[in-house]
Amino acid sequence: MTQISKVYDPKIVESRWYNAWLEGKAFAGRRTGDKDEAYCIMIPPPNVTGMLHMGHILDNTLQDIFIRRARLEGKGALWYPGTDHAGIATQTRVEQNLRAEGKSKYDLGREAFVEKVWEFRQEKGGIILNQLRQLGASCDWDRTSFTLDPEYARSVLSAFVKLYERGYIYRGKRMVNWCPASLTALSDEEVEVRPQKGILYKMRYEIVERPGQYLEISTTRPETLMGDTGVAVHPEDDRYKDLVGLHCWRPFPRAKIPIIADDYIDREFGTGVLKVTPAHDKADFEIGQRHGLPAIDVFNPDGTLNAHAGEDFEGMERFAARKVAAKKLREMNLMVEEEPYENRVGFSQRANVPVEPRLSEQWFMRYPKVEEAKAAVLKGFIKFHPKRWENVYLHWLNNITDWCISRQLWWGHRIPVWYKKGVDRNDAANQHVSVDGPPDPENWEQDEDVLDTWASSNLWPLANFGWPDPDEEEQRDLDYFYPTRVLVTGFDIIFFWVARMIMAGLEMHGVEKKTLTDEEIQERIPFRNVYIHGLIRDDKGRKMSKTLGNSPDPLDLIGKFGADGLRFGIVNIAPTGQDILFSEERIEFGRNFCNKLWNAARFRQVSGPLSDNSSLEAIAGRLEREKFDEYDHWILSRLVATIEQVSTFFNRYLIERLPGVIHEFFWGDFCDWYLEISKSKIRDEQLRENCLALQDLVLRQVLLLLEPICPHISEELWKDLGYCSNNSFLQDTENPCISGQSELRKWIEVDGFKVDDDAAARILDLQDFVMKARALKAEYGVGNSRDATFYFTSPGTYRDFVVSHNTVFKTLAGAGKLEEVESQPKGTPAAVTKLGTLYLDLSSALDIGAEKDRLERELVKLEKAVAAGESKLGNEKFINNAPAHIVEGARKQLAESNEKKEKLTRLLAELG
RNA sequence: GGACGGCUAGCUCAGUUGGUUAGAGCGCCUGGUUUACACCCAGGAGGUCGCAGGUUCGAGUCCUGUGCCGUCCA
Repeated sequence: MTQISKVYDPKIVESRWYNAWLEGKAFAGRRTGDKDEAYCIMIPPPNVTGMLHMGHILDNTLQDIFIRRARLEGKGALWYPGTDHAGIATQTRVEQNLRAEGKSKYDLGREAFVEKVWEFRQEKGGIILNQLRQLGASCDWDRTSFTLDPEYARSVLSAFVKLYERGYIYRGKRMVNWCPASLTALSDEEVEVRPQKGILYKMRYEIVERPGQYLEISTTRPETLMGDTGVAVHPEDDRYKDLVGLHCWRPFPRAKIPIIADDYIDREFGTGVLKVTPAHDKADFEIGQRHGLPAIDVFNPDGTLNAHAGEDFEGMERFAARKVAAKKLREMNLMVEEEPYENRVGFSQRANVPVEPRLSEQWFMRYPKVEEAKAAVLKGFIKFHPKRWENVYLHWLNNITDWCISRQLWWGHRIPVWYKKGVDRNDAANQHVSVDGPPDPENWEQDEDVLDTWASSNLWPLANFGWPDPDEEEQRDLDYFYPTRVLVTGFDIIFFWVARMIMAGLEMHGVEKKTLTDEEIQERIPFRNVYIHGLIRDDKGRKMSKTLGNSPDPLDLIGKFGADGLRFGIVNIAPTGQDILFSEERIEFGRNFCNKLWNAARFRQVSGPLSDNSSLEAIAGRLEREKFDEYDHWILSRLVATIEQVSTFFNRYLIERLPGVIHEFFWGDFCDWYLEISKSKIRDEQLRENCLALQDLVLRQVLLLLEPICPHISEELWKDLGYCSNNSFLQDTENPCISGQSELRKWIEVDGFKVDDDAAARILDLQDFVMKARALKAEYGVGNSRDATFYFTSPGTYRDFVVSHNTVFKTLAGAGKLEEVESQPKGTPAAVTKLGTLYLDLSSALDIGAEKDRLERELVKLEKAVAAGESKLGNEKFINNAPAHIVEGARKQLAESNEKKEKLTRLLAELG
């Protein structure tokens, strides 16, 4: 066995074990047992050319915890990795690179450009997956998938064709969100509405039929007035009733436009008159449709104005045009008022520019199986953790509108629709829709657009298992692993991805059906649980961003704290509630814990030679149960309770609670108390072996509980402390005994032996006794002495207990002597405890004033407790209504407090 | 405007079906090269649980109202 070093150095340990796991195929997905044992997680595929950020760290640490725990439990575990082609993001980056060379994608042409993106992907792609390896992610890398892999792409196109044939996909000219920077349509979900400071302009249009009379109109967007084809008022607005049916003059380009009445108009807003620009506003478009107004598009795709806007504006950028339009109105004396105004403007999430509502020809999808998707959650077939996110999901489903799925990009899945050359594309008779294209391609041209990336990633759980044409092996995987067990992701993509995946699964998995039974829903859903975690922000609650520079490089953090330290730390600060405030200091918790674990193992190593640790049976066989004392019972009782808690937290998806509960037991109970006590036991021939066997048992179980969170250090110590047999990995342990406390009890509680769970109460008394002694020492400046002399009086029932724990007391309190006395020795400060009164021997004289102060402070606390107890017990209703054990507890508490109070009072009296 | 979440120690958060004197980590103060660990040990200070009512023998916990902060949706 190797000598364990003084400070844990994760660097060597982590890379060594990760490579060993890869070599040993430890992460290979496995089908074991029946379908109930299947535990599959599909990774939310990161952008293929993305870099690891803190969000990935959290998301993937959580997945790794789930999957490693599943392996320990012997489940058929598979964590399926892969990446997403990320249409806009990737294309934009390649275009930027080209621009740096003074070129555009049009210079290259479509084919060469796509080639270029593939090159970029070859070069940058997969970096993020390598970074995940440094985190310790136990994905089955041999299966790594990419949404543009040929097989995956076929799945995507097949889904399109099926949905088209089933009538869910159609082509139409509609208002869409247009991104003038990326030059593509976006879905509603990709638009982020932000408050924006602007100006509310009040301008006036002259009424054609009544020269000299004007209609005042409010607008925030004068640059679109060239596209106005009407002016609308509310039909019941008395101010304007008589004008409906007349016309007014659009100032430039000068034209007569009708004044119409429409219910949509908000009479309270501005002047109650709306300029109607059907080509540039969703609501205006609908009004235009109702009243037969033409739509004049005055913008170019890139957000500059076109010829329809008139010579003065042609080629001008939209926000410059706004200023010029306003200026023109002023010059024409048509501007009435300009006031600051905050309105809400849609921004393109990706390109960070305001989107332009724009009329264009696009492909849309009516969502399939919406009712079933709701039912899947309402009936509990899919559970969100925490549950409250179900509201967000259901609310979105209750309000969905059709999805614009075409994107004017070149990087992605090209829409599998061909149009007969030279004829009307919109006539379905001239369209060919198939995965492989028409048999006579020379007569057809393929649709230029590609699909929204989410329209391909929504098939992730199906396509990765070869849907719709799985080979034999894929079919077995599909049958076994689908539906997957849990999806781990952030709340920000509940509708982008989670909801769409559910609907895709319901529609696509299995034969075509109009409606589904509950049984069918349960078979078709892509996952059974959705674990939602928060977003990582900086310590001030700001979003992490490159521009703010508040986003640490995860690899630096791994270097600083170790992958295990980072994992333990980040999970610990990730409340399932909302956002996570990140700071490096909070990760130190994890690093420190790993170091503590390391040193506890080191202590075990120097305490005595390792005996047979190779199996649970061997360790249990080494226990000398007849020698068990309070601490042995207590630490085992605490151990099984901790196992139970960990198990409960896993079952309830409360992952963030795991580090805390393991920390509390391991550091607070085992290291601070049990190991300290061991220091006296291991010097005793009679007690050493049993004590070491218990240490071995506890360490073994702690490593098993911890492994999902901190796999590397666990594996290292597993080996160093001799728990592994036949060179197997920790994950392959027989009898891990982690699923609940009863499992482990079976090994300990043999031949009539029982762990005494009541020992805990006695240990708490003893701990209080020790801590009072330490406090006395600290108070009197001898806190660091290891051989202080204490006296005690304990006339009651606890006397023998104290006497029998003399050695332990000395070890824990740092005392050389603990002697029983009849009464308080002169000049000794005292502390009252349940077990008895302690006196600290001071060779010098006692500072009476200080001692009085201290005792009085203590007395005040006790008086409060006594008063509370008395009033409670004096209340007849309490006695009658409260459960017996509560009343009994209160009685005991009061008696104890009274006794201590009396003793303190006496001590104070003696001080004079 | 609608929905959800939060408000507990200086900071970040726990706090089970209401039940004994409200906890942890970090930070702060005091003292420590105690043969596992200074990434450590011991001790200490620090809280009218956002506010106001109510239910109850008993409320951080349940109910009603309300304030502030945040997020999503319109």
